[in-house]
Amino acid sequence: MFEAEQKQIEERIQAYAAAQGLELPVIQWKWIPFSGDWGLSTSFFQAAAMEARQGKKINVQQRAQEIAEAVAADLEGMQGFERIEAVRGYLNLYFSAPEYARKVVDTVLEEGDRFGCLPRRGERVMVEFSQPNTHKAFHVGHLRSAILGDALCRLLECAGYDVVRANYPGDIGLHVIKWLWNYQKYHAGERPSENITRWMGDLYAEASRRLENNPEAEAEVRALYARWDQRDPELVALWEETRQWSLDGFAEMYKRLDICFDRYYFNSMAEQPGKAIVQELIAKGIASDERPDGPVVVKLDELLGLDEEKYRVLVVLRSDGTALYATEDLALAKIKFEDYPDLVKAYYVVDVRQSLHFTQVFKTLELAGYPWADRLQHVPYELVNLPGNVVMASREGTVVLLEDLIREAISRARAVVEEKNPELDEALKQAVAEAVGIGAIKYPMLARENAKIVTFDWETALDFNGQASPYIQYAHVRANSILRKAGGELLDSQPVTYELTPEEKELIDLITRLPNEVQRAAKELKPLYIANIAYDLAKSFTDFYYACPVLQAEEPVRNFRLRLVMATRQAIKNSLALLGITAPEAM
RNA sequence: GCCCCCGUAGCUCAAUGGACAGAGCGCCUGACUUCGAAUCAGUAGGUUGUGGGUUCGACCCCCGCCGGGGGCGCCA
Repeated sequence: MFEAEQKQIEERIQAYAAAQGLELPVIQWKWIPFSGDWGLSTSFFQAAAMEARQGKKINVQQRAQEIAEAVAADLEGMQGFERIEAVRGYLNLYFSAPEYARKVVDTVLEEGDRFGCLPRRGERVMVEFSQPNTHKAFHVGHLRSAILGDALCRLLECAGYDVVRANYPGDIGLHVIKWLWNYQKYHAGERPSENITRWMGDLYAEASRRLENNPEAEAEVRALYARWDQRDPELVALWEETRQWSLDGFAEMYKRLDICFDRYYFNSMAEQPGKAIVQELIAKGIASDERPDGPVVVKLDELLGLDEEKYRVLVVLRSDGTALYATEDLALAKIKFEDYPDLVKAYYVVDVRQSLHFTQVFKTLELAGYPWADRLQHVPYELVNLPGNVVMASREGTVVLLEDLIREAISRARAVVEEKNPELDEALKQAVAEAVGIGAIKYPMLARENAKIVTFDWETALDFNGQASPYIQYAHVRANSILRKAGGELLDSQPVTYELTPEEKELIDLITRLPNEVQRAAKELKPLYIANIAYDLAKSFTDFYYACPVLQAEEPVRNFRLRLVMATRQAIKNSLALLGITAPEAM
């Protein structure tokens, strides 16, 4: 947020160093720890180490401190800083707080909902996420891709990209055929009740059970698969109708979760184009056709002339000529770039177990000469497991259904609202319960390294205390509450003419960090950074809240604090929005 | 056999190669006539799995080892 100031100081320091015959590396700015004050910091260890490497007999620590002291002396009296010090090799510049504090608050209030975001870059990216299987249950294990992918979309959008949100439902495959078999035979004519997804999932589980108990029924399923391959019109019609039921069920859940998509790619769409690409690969000599004794494979290590196994072998078509996931993924990438030739990146938010698969698919496309192959990127994340490291699997019955979790979270949040704020009107209570319940589900999935396993248990998932979304939302509500009592109108910006408290400085410091965190998080594809700053902002505001009276304060303190509260409310709201969490007005 | 990820307080997790490794939960004690107690204050808790290396400086980078998880020719 202070790039211009930083640059100015950098030039000044470099000019001083040049005059002294000192060689300095690029100056890197950090924040000052422990001080309770607010400013910029850099160190001279690298400069000192460079001298040492050139053969000078010096103690790096001492020399760094010498340089810091000399630079501090040169910078003495610099405009905009109330104090400059050299400590243990570090140069600390403390902002002239009144001046910068006003600037920060003004900037936030001016930028509003866009505060923290960067200008449009004119570059388009696609994020594919949430690939649910139709004709199956949607459980908590499927939630992470949806929540993570959605947060990444929001983050990338804020970082200036045009984002295409793509879903890729698994709408065909053996699981679908099994479902259709069971439906035709035992449930013909039935229609789903209000809990569509649960009903679809139950029928799938039933199909699996029946097939386990009657192995001879497998022949019927195989026959049905053959009819599908022939595109039997009656079967296709049934497939289309039942698939829509699943999609309707998913749409309800996405709506509840406030997750949307611009584009749906279906597994089934990629089946035929995938087979065409395989033909092309065979023609180009990239794929080896081992049929009928084996499948069609791409021997990546061999093609690349590698001695050690790295990419291994990718199977791109079954020996019976039917498509695999890899077949479809080859085609899907091509379709994406036909639809959006200008994509600078196509992200795949898919769990980490498929890392090798994507490495292979992307490498194969590269070998096939597709120029956009290097723009494909897998964004891996770890699974959501149950306690005891139990994987959620529909077949094992070890699942927590998403709709159960959503219902329970909202109903618990609702109970707390009833208790804490009974006078709210009905519609508002429900809105608050949804914001809090959904936030409580999303936050723990985002406030964690993508590469770390999330263990789901009901107690933690529904715990509204501590470092959790409701705490952050509550800070927003209290800020809002002060502003409501003050009348709600935007006060004029005035010079800050009083000594700011440590709590005010800390809060302002955190607000200024948000734009940086957005940039880092977007670059590294880690919403975790936003989850952290959102919590830090809430915590810091709470400290401020208890230490600094606002409404009862005398002018001019009252004016600035009201504007600071307004800026904080905005910063918290924006950081939650990046996570896909709503900041309620009351709760 | 080859490859990837994880290991930090009792538990769940943070921490741009930088100054003193921080939160939450749980335990105990205290605070509502207060801008809202979904809150706050206080106490306790660490050889960052382990052995080396690189660096002025390592939880972070490199190598080995231990422990846990995952992936590796016709599942998705």
